[in-house]
Amino acid sequence: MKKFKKGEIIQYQGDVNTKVYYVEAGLLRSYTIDENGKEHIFMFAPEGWIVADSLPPDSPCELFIDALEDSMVKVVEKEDDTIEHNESKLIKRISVLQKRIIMLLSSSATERYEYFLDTYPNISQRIPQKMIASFIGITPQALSTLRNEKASRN
Amino acid sequence: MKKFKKGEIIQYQGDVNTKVYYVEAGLLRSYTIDENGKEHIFMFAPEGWIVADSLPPDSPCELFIDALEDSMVKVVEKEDDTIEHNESKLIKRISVLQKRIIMLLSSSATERYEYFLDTYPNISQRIPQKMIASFIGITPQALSTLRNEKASRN
DNA sequence: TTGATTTCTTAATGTAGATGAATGTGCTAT
DNA sequence: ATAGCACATTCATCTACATTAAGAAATCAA
Repeated sequence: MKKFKKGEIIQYQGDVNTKVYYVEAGLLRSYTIDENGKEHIFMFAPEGWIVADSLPPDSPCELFIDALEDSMVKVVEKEDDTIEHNESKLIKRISVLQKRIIMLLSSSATERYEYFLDTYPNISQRIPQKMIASFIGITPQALSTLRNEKASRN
Repeated sequence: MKKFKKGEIIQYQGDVNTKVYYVEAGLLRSYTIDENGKEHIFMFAPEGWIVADSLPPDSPCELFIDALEDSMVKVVEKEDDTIEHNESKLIKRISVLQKRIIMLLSSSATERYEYFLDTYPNISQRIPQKMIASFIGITPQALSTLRNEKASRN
């Protein structure tokens, strides 16, 4: 069990032999940085979630992982990991990714925002909005106006 | 081993107890249809590829699967399947999906088109362009103009 | 072959969301 | 307290891509 301070980077893009991270308390996220320096958040991992860069062994990883809050994390070597490398877990993970791809292909920013709220019901208060924007693939400004419209529809 | 005629639908959205399909010859695809009746292609599966709607058992599936060419397919029950449900295969699949999500979040239509050509090097001649457009998440018209620009840059 | 469908292209117009800049609102740290 | 900084909001402008429409080309069916 390891402690990570808010802001600490746990894994860098390009690292090899990456681990599997079980979040016991706190909040992690995984993300990439594109050639323009822009961050794109791949997933959030609050308490009870698992993060890992799922990759064939020995390939350099694509994702950064950092702590958005002070966190308690169980760090497990992929080979030693019996849970993550468990078929039904992996299949569930695939089905989540499948759903996200279909969202990105077919849904508007507003729908993707709703989808975010569904997927992570209680973390929208814990992270800056710009990160929500990054997760759903729009700018913070666009998210801001979108939320206004949503609020004024009531 | 089963034969499917071009155009034949192999699996419907909402089906349960879906199978794993090993494509020996021909070409399959998986896709959804959204509430506006628009198709969104999730993946193509030429010879040597595998298609399946990866889902927790007993949940209704999200994807249609059909044959884009006359095809020879090995159809395997998920429980009986030792290859698809093999960790390293599943992890490789996850890494492909991960890459696709990052593409969709961060790349322009042109870049996504290049990515399609990379991922499926030899099938762009075998399918209508509107399907490529659907895979990369743009309209056929946009793809048409994008290809013009690309061609005239040489 | 021929017509009928489907697909592709081109062009005009519309729009969601990006970009950039200005302003406001916290925090955090001295 | 106040300076500094990250974050949020608003607004004006811009742009990538959607939409609509209409004609050309390719494919299919009889």
